[in-house]
Amino acid sequence: MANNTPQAVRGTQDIFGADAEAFAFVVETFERVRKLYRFRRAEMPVFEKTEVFSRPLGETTDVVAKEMYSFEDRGGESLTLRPEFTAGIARAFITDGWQQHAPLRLATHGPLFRYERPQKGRYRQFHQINAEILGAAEPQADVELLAMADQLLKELGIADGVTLQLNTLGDPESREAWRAALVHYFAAHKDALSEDSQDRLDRNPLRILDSKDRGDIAIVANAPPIDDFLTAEAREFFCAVTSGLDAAGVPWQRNAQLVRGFDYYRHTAFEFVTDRLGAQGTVLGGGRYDGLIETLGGPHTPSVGWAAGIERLAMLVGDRAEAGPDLVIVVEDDAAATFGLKLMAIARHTGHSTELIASGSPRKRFDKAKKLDPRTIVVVDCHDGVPVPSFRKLADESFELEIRTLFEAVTP
RNA sequence: GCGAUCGUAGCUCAGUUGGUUAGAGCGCCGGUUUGUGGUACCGGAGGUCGGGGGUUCAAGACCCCUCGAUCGCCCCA
Repeated sequence: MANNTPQAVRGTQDIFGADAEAFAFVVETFERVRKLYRFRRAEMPVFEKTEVFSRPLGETTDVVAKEMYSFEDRGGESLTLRPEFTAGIARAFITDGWQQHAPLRLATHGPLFRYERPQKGRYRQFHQINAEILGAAEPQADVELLAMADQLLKELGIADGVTLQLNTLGDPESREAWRAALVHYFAAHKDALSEDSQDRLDRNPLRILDSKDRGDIAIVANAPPIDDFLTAEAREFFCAVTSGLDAAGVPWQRNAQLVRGFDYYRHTAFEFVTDRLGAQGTVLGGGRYDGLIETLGGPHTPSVGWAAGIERLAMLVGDRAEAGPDLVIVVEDDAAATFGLKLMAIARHTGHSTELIASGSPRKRFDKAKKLDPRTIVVVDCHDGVPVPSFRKLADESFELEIRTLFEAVTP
């Protein structure tokens, strides 16, 4: 192996073959389903001014300090490779005057970048599909968005073993009261908490709720639930979401421990979770982010969205074989090579995927053709110096006949 | 940032308690057989054993460092 070849950057992937087919299947299915739900397609920049991502998060968080791919351009401006879609879309909503389209349903997909240690289903350049409804305060928006996610997973054939976990974080008033009660409760049990969770108590107390530490889990079980702190409006909103899901036939499971780390999240939070992907069990996640667009200097714009990692979905989808060609043309005599090319051009122009085999040992060309698993094979040989096509009987006789008819009029 | 496991041919892997010129299967290339065919056989190309240093008469194997991969922790917008 050449030892002076540059290596691929850590956490990047070269996706090929069956993996690439599974990836494409996920994207194609998403594109089909989003049209059913009337989501409009958007193409967004891969990088933005750093502020677009850092401002909603708060400047000091780990996420901003350590997890973003930020760099200065030649003008000295700090730019960042997008670590998520939502912030860029929110920026565009403001700067491009998309208020006029509200409520706006948007779908997009593409690469995202986070500076993290790679592990199963986690990469530094990874890919997501993404759906948002901007400027919609009604719980019906949450329901539709979730229904779309549910249908997507079904059409991908991976809904089995995946459950929708649902929670509410309430409105800001509910959320603050709950947060205060949690801090109070965890502070009283501080000595029993794991070291990590003692840290979280200062930094991000809600995160103690999804600690993986056994001791923490026991303490969390008795923590005050959000339900005790919901305002009447917040309770009503959540009820509307759950009854809407029931009406739409979307099964869900309450997970009162499910939280979001950032303050702009309100009301609905959800994750579709599987037990088949090790530590990275979330297959699709999202929530309502009524506060986000304001933090970027826009008008109050209640919105809700989700994103899903294409790699993780592709892993669940499993290997997908690349389809064989319609036709393989085998040139057994090199003198017939040009005629083979002519036939191939005609076949392709009439919409048949076609490969030509005209190199290597002539004896082994037919075997190569068989291995491609085509619908039919045409062998081109020379009789008295004249190229002659002959047709090989495979299972698909009607298709063979179609090709035979197509080639009959062709002369060398 | 931390931890565990692992790096031998294009791919999947063998390689005994350290012991001559490092192996297999698949794939690739060529030949023989078959001759309406996916078979079988023969041959060939391809490896400074991830890299560097050390121990030893002798290292793919043992020790240290380093790079990379995988899985997990932290984090998760």
